[in-house]
Amino acid sequence: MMMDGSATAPGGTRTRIQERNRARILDAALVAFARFGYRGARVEQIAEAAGMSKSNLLYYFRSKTEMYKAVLAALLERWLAPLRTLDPEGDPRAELTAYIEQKLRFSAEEPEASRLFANEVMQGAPMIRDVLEGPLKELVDEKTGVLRRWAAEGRIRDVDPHQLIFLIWATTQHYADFAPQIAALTGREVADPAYRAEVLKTLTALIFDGLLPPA
Amino acid sequence: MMMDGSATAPGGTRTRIQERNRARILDAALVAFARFGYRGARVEQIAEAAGMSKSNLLYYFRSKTEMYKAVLAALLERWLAPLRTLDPEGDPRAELTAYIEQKLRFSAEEPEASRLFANEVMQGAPMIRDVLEGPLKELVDEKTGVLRRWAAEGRIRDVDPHQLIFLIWATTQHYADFAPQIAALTGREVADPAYRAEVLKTLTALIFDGLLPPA
DNA sequence: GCTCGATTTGACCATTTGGTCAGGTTTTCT
DNA sequence: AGAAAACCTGACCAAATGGTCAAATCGAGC
Repeated sequence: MMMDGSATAPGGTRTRIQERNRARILDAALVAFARFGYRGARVEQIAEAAGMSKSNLLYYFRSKTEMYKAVLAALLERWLAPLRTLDPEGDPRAELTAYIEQKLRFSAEEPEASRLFANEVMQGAPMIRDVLEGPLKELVDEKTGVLRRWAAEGRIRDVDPHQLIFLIWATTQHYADFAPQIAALTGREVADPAYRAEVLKTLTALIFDGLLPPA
Repeated sequence: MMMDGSATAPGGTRTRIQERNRARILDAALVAFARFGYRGARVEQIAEAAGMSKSNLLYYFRSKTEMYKAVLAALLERWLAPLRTLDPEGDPRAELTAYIEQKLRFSAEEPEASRLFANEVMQGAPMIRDVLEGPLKELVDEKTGVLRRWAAEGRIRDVDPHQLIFLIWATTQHYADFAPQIAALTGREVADPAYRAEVLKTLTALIFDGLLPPA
């Protein structure tokens, strides 16, 4: 099979070996980038974690940057998928609860992905700014529209929909990004499904019913 | 005056020049560490930002690690100071609003400090684990006690106090850590006091009154 | 079992990085 | 003024890092 010298087949075709090794690399790279950031991650270390030599890794990805971009691209879709499922026709409370639950599960099951995303944005989102300003903004604009409609129909209170979304993002992400702090303070782990269920319950209670006692 | 060879006087005494240069270094280091993490930050770059040679910087801080620890130590107190002000005798709504406002202001005025703290915790809090498990835990235990008492007295609903605190931390910190994303999606800046006021209002409305319309 | 491209390796390289050191300059104290 | 200590610099170093390359090895189709 003709290859262009790199393992990134432009034709789209990909060997079984390539499939396997690229996946291994992306997994290892995600962990490393999430932990140390782009600059702090070491190529050799990623190679070792992926079970291959540095040279071989660089056969699959021409450079550290290319690898980083690939990791981010693979991550982005998973990160914003949950928001897509927010159904304008559904019940606000049920829809938002389902959304929060998805985000919480993502934080628990892919904490590295969550952290890497945070890391990238914290650095000014140099690699994904166009995604934030393009596809993400469009999606968010659409969903804030839904929230506004719900408010207009009197089904939820009239709060700034952006901020409601940010609150959900912030809190759910917090359980991935600040896991060590949460563990130190509560002794609980987000990885524990029981804890996650408690969090979901408390979170939805707070968001929907508020903190003040019923009048 | 006797010095021990390093600029870190163990006796505690410190020259005017030392005062000034250490401050410059810590400022520059905070920005660098916040942006690139410990590993990613470059000593030479910090020195340049602080307006001195790398050699001179290393005259004030023996190593990158020592510098990092100093930055963290200076940061920690400011980070958790607001929680101390939560007054058990006060009105829950007023107290929590004041607390949220302080955290929000911190995010806006010292976004680098906020990001560095996030970065450190995301990496497993290798340098400040003892602080999290010691002083921070004690403080949080005390304040969760206050929240529990308020709940017992029927002044607020009975929600897990830890999670209430996490929600406040997460949302307020979000405005510093994810500033680029917020700017991309809303066009607003947390640095803008007007926006901050809006955020505070929406946030407290959500937390206290909830999202559901009054029955 | 041969062939040719895909895969893998190890030696190698230029650059960067954290850190040292000997010596020079400035400040401070008497 | 002058000595001692504080402050600063530039040259230098060893280790680490991202990346290259020629050559060896593997594997699927004939």
